[in-house]
Amino acid sequence: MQSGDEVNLGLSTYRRSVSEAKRKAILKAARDNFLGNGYSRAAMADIARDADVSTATLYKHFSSKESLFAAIVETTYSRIGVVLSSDMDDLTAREIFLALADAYSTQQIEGRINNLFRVVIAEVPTAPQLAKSVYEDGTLRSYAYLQKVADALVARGDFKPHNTADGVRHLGGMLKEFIVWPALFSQEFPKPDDMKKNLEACVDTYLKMYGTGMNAKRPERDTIGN
Amino acid sequence: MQSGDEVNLGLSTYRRSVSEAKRKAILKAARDNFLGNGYSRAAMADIARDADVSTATLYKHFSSKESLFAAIVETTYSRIGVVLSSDMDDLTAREIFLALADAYSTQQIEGRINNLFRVVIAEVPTAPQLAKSVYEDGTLRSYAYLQKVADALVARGDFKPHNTADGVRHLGGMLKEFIVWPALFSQEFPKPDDMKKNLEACVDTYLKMYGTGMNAKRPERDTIGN
Amino acid sequence: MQSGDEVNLGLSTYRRSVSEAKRKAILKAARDNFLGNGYSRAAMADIARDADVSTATLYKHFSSKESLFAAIVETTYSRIGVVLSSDMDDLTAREIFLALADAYSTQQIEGRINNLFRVVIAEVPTAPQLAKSVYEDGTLRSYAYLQKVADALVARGDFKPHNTADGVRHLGGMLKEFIVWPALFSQEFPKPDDMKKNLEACVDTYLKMYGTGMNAKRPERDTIGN
Amino acid sequence: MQSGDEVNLGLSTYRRSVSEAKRKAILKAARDNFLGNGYSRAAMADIARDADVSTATLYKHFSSKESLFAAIVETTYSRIGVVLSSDMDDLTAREIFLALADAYSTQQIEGRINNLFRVVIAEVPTAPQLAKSVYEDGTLRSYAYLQKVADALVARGDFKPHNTADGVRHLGGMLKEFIVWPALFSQEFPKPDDMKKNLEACVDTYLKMYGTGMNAKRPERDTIGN
DNA sequence: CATGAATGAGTATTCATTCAT
DNA sequence: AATGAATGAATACTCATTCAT
Repeated sequence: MQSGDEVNLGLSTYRRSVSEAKRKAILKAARDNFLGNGYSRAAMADIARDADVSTATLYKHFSSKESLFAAIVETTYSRIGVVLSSDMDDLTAREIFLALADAYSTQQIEGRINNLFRVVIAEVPTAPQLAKSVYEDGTLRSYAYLQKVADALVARGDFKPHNTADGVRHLGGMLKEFIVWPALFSQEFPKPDDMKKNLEACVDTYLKMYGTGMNAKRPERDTIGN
Repeated sequence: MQSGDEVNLGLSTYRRSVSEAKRKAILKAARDNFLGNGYSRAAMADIARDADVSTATLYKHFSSKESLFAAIVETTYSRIGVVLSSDMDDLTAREIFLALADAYSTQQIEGRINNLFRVVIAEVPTAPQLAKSVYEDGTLRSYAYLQKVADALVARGDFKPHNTADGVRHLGGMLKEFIVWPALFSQEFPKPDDMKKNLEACVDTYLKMYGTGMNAKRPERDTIGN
Repeated sequence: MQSGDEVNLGLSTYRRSVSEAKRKAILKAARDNFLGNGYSRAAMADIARDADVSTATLYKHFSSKESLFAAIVETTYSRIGVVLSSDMDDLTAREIFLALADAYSTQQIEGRINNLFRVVIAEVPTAPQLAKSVYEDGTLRSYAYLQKVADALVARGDFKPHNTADGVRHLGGMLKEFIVWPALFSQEFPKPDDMKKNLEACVDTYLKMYGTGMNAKRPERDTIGN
Repeated sequence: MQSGDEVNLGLSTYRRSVSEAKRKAILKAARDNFLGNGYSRAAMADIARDADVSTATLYKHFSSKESLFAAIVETTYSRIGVVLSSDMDDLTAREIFLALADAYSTQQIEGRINNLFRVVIAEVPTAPQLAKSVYEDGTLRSYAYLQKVADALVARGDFKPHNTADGVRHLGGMLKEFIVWPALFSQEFPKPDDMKKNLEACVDTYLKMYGTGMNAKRPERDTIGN
């Protein structure tokens, strides 16, 4: 009160940073609880305890359990984006899609997006809008990106002209079969040892369908072809 | 004595039929509640009310919420089996897989298996064994069946020899992309108008990859006739 | 209907005996359940099942759980009476009281009266009248009997004249200390090995107090005295 | 900062005192309910209402009905200890045991230990360990204390040498006969008018048995004065 | 007369959210 | 601004008792 602006500024900055730290702690604790126990069994009191704040503080930051969960989903998705390899000009189509598939599997499994999916799916009856936005911002946006890549490869001559929108969904479906689907039905799903082989098989199927052939696979690996 | 027996028989028959009717009413009400609200939010009292029985009667039939849900899952799955076309000898590979894809989509959407999946997935943290068995009895068994079909088509010459286990998973992944995936993220998912087209595209991709070509797509029925 | 009186008589006799048998089965099952689990946890359905009758039949015989329990208590007490040795003229005072103490301990422990006491005591808040009658018909009547015995022994010269009413309560109190008290606080209380010794000590204390000395203990055992 | 601490200190002190007050109110309400209705019929909701708190608050303080009851038992027993007269050197053996008997009767009746016994006994089938500990910590510990007193009196010459362990159990049995036994069988058992006389009779019987005679009953204080 | 299915009132316990300090 | 104690509504499950057949 009596102190000057600077002090107030410093104080308010300090307060904001403390508040920001608490917010992050809350989000982390909430994420762990939601992804670990599911929405219903994640208790606000537990989240507050894990975040080392009082329940009242928790509610200062997030006005309800639902909004807290929405924030978790949002921050997760903002972190994600569609993961792309930097400059695809130097890469073959196969390399590009293998890189994308690998990044996708890492994100889903190690980034615990599969777990997030599970919780979001579970809450469809109570938070349909949230699920819808996850589907649209997640699945559909990824496909939009993949489609751009496919279009570029068509332009580059690596792919035959085709309905790229459908094509990338086929690829996506095949990948999910190995990356997402089993993970939805089990609490823990570490990346299995044969994941790489399976992803390659998916990508190769995709390339076989739409690739122009010669450079769909790495030239130097020709001997493997057959 | 004899009349007593008859009366008792009549009584016991009557009772059994009443009881059976109530059991069915309970199962229906439970199915609606579970699939509509999810496991946690489905209240036993509501289920009893919807089935027009008391909670005690409900518990006479199913000793716990968990066992009631398990019964729902079981009856759903027992109704399923893997849907197969009766005699595949008269059909082309394309016709066979289109029929299977169509049956699958009907089952998942109209049989509300998609909704069931959602609830089972939601309960993975609390009932991991149930989810595991659904995945194994459902998904994996379906694939085993599909693989047999694919193997038969290889033998028939419609398919090139290939790793049929992987192949059917690719097909399954693509189909789920259109049939299951969007349904998991929304409460209601009626079969969309363009479903047929999408399923055809999936099957054609599959055939393009593994089919022998000439009769994979537009076969002359006569030539196949064993 | 058409049959003669004799047949009806036979039938009705038959029915009555069947009914009586069921009644006994119910009482036995009820006794086991009540003494084993306590009043609250003894379920009417379980009792019916154990007695091999329907719940409706159970209620035909006993209109409520409470009245069933009262019947248990009543039949138990009617069976009991105060157990006395046949002709006490040939016995010393010590022998008489040792016999009574022994019969009492057998009755309480093997006749499961201790368990019955526990349940009756537990139900004092809900069935105070029952507990009162158990106390009066049980404890007090026993004392009345003991007092008569003591009076006879006073008349016989084995006991000094004294307040026999108080005296027998002292004896009773001491005996309960070993026979009843520990049994109330534990589910199972088999007669311990040193019971006889303890009962003798109680009786001897009693005799020391009121006996005339010479024939209070067996003459031939004099050497033990002191 | 300092003012913050003070405020916090004040706040936490305030909270602790409020919480402590509620805890006491809960314990009192619980005690009344348990002792009045027995364990099964005492409802947590009623206890909460009587204590003027919500059921949730009740559960914050005591995590289950069982633990609440255990707390009642424990606080009751911690209050008890074995009530001893301060300095027994100035008292005759008779005075000592009369004082102990009187304290015991007051404790059992006015301290409602008799009621507690009833509830504990009722719960033997469901909480055998609790009953066991009550018996051991209560009854047996009391006897251990009494035995020490008796041993001291033997040493002082007021008592003949004897098996003091058995002796005090005889005394205890007689006292319970008048103090505890009738109370177990009735909801309310106020100390009867003739209690003093009865206790004296018990103690006198005990002294007659084990006392050295002359000063057991009517001592000359001077001679005893160590 | 016997049955056993059905009842509904009752109970312990949990949890998102609020409020006095 | 932060606390944590308090709330009250909700929920799975039980059991003495009744009733249609």
